[in-house]
Amino acid sequence: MGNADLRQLAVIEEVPFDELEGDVVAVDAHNWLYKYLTTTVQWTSDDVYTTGDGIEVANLVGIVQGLPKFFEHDLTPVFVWDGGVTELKDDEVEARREQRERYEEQLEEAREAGEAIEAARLEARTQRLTETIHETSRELLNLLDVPQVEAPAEGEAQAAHMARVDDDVDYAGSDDYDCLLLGSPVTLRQLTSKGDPERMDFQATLEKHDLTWEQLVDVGILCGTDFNEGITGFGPKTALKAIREHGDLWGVLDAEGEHVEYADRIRELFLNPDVTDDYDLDLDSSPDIDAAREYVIEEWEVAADELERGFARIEDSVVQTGLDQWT
DNA sequence: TCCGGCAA
DNA sequence: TTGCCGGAT
Repeated sequence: MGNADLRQLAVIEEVPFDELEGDVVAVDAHNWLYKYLTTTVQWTSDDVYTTGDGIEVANLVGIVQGLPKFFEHDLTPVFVWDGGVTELKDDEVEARREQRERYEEQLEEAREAGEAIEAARLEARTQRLTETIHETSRELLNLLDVPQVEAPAEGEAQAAHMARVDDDVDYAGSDDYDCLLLGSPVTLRQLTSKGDPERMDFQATLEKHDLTWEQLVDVGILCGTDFNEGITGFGPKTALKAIREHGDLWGVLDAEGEHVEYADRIRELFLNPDVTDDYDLDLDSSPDIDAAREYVIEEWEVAADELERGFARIEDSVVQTGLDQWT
């Protein structure tokens, strides 16, 4: 049952970080942050990132430790946030309440429309990324002058869209194989791990298996996606063969006497997701590192020693790229 | 979440 | 080839 089945079909190769110099990647913020959240929580004592009020801001530690990787390789990140999560307004409480109500309405609407799958997924994502985490992350990224985009729905879909149509954006950044189904021309994976990233190539994948985008999505649905279980007995090989033979998902389902709940809706989630072109990117970054330090350490009482290395790396890389312009 | 081993 | 389980992370 799974998304990882796509890995066996996808054209993926390791790419040295150096080759990404000067490029721009639209990062699925939730996917990226979650990796750092789990490692921070796992390896760091919780008093480091918990304020006197008991608010946990491990995300700030994660960001400070994760961002240098981008800066050091002159790879510009654009953080793309999931929609359905609140923005900090003047009256915080009021804004939160309104947002929650709007979100409840969305859930209700989604359910009424028989789109329980989509609702469930938004719900799962929103639960993990709390409002505090979202707000404080945005603020810290603002201080560090990292461009950010608010997706109308899923950050992943928005990132893939930007990689597809925005000339300034070269890649989507996410570990999720869904990016392939979303048509991201090139997806960078493993931006959070030690070694070099992987690049996943959409066109090359289609050509390798002689598939259209729609057919690739259908193969994915047969194997199973985040929105459906997949058909028993169908892995990547069998699904590929079946789609070739019958042309599309409906052909296969008819031939097998199988049914996928909301199949047409799931297809649309990949082929025509809810995304926007209404955003501005200022890619000339001039981070205010002192302000960022102050924000994290003083405002959120995060222990300084845990962060100093990260800030130092950011500082060094900013100086470095500054010098590069003269060489 | 990812990977290897293993049964069917 | 698929699906499941255990172990490492």
